[in-house]
Amino acid sequence: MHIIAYRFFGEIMALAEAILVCLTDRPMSGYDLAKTFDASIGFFWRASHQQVYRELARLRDKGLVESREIEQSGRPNRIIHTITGAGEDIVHLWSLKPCRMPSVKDELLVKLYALDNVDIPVLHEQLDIRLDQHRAKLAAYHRIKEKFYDGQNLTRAQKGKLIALTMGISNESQMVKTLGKAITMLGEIDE
Amino acid sequence: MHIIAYRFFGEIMALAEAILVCLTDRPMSGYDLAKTFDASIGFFWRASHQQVYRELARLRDKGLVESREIEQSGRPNRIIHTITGAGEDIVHLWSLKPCRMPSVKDELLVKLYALDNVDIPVLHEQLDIRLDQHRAKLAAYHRIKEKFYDGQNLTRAQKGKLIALTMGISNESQMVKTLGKAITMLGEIDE
DNA sequence: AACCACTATGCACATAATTGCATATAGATT
DNA sequence: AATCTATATGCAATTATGTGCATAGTGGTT
Repeated sequence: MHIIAYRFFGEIMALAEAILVCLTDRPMSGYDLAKTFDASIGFFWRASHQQVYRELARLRDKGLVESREIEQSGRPNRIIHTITGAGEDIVHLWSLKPCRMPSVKDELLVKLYALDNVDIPVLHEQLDIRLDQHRAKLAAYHRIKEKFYDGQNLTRAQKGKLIALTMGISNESQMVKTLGKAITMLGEIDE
Repeated sequence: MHIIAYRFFGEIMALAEAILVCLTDRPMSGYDLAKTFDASIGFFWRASHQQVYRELARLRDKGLVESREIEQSGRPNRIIHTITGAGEDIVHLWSLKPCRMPSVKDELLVKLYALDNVDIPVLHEQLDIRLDQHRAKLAAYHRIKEKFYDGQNLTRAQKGKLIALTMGISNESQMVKTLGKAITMLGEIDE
């Protein structure tokens, strides 16, 4: 274990750790990482491809990843990033740090809160849209669960992802129920 | 109705609207608003007092609120902010705009996702802490519901706040259940 | 007497996130 | 022939958020 004080690298935000975590699985290009953030880990920590590339440059500067270019013809060269020992240490130290409560910012709930100053039929539509989005997410989670985590002999890493996914599924199906209720309550006002 | 194109003010973020929404209820000082963000509307859109003061200055510059100073002795003067007609128009136009999905960023879920690179006993503690936080939130929501929204003759504005609060209660109690399950699942790995 | 919490405002700096743009080619579709 | 999707990288500018600090009096606790 490489003994390096966490503070030497300054406070690192969780996007950095999320990237490092992905790279503990296998070395990846920024493009691969961006796709991972659109799919699996992005369910728990969202990031755009621009953010990923920028953060990779910082991680490289800090020596937490090593990058090497792979020649390609016909398309831009791939740059493969591998986590270093120092990077692994950072992940471990991060795991010991207390977690923050995720910050709540939901315009839809603000609109419900502000019902008297809002166009109700439009809000109704917006609630329907949100309901569809949660249903889509739920379906996506179910597909992934059945495809990757439904077997018997799961590794510890897989079990962790399964727990996170299970929480996601519970929360999304709860949102579907709750939004249904909210739409009903709003309908009763509308009449 | 003051006909003013929304774009004349540029894109306004939802913190601005959340503040304007609060001010449709009654004129308030920055201090009052900051307290409101620590309590009611802050359940759906979090903001620090510094953010509130900064945003109020912007709203004043744009003519969406009017501010007048109230002399006080012994403590700093209060500055009372009142929403203008233009401000009310902005709120209405905002209500017509589609809502974004709230962006997910939860370190705790990332740690579960990264279970293989994480200290499990520590994660266990972190899950327990999170569970307590959600229980506390749930209890606070229940207290507010019983205190303010349990009567029979609710205004439309109150009904909206009740719907939002009901969603908050559902989501928090779901989180409590789900975290309990996650802790159990993690315990089974630990053994 | 010292300390803390509450009232009341806000600046300055640093970090994070969003949006639009920019480049370049392959292969499939219309 | 033109458009669209996918691959693959990233900069620049703006907007948003977070952290630490600063001020200053009142009233209550240790």
